[in-house]
Amino acid sequence: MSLFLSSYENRLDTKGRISVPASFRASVANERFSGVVLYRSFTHNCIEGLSMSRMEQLAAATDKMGVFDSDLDDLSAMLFADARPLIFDVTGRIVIPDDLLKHAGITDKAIFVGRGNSFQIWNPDAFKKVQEKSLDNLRTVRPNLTIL
Amino acid sequence: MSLFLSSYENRLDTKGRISVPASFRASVANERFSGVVLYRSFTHNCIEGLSMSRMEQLAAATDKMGVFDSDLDDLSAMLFADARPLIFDVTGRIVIPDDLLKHAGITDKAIFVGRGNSFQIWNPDAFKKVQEKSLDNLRTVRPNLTIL
DNA sequence: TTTAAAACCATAAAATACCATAATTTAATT
DNA sequence: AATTAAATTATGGTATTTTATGGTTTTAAA
Repeated sequence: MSLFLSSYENRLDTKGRISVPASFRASVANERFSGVVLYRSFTHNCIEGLSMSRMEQLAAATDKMGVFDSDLDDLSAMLFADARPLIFDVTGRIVIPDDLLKHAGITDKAIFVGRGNSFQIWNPDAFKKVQEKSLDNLRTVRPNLTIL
Repeated sequence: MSLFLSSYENRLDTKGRISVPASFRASVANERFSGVVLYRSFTHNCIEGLSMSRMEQLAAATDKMGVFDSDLDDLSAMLFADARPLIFDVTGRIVIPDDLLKHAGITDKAIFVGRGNSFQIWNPDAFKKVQEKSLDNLRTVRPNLTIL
């Protein structure tokens, strides 16, 4: 699976359909499940997205840790209970469930944001705000942080 | 992946296409992804460039750190959200997205500047200025700094 | 039978592939 | 070292494909 990179703003139609960016679709091509898994972010007002293979990877990981870490157990339980598998239609669209849209404050437009091995879906305005904030933080609080 | 070295000034055509210097292309040859990843520099008015393998390396690293370093998390989030994977066409060109060009003040010409494991793309005039400035700085402020 | 969901069809705009040529670099030959 | 030939690289323009998005019809479910 290749990385989810860049950001793409798309429109929801009257039936709640929205195109998953072609580049994100390409990231999960060649996988058994032709679609993505969405769930409500625990920390932000946005939707989290994964490939199914990543979900399975996660299941395997929690399986190992398993009984020893109850917090992790809670987390993964949450995750699996909340997760929505959504298959692409022929043109690459999905219908995002209402409760997810509500959680992210999305109505007519949404921005798909790459996060490497996962992605997020935001209300475009809300995303712009948090993005500016974290850029600010990076520049002022940690001007010398470098990993490149 | 071999190093990005030297500087090359090339021209943009009307559609924003520009040849990636052959030597830079050679640096990422033999990689699965035949292209580069660009993003807006956090600190300068220029475009940063990486190979995809380096990007994947980064994803793996942040994956491990996970929740433990929130600043690093911010940084990688910024990076993945902003990163543009761009595939070479048959003649070795890419189309640099408008917002990147704008950020770097690039219109008709651009200079590719090697930085070892990464590279930068500048407006040629802007680069000349900062280059002179940093040479100046090296001479006066740190006359004895040496790694060679 | 009313509603919701899935499959199907159509199109404008944007992105990408394709073809042709000019310029430059490298190699070969004198 | 100079000259020519060959190969590579950079650049310009056009054609084709992909993508996002809208609408309609069919199927399934409540």
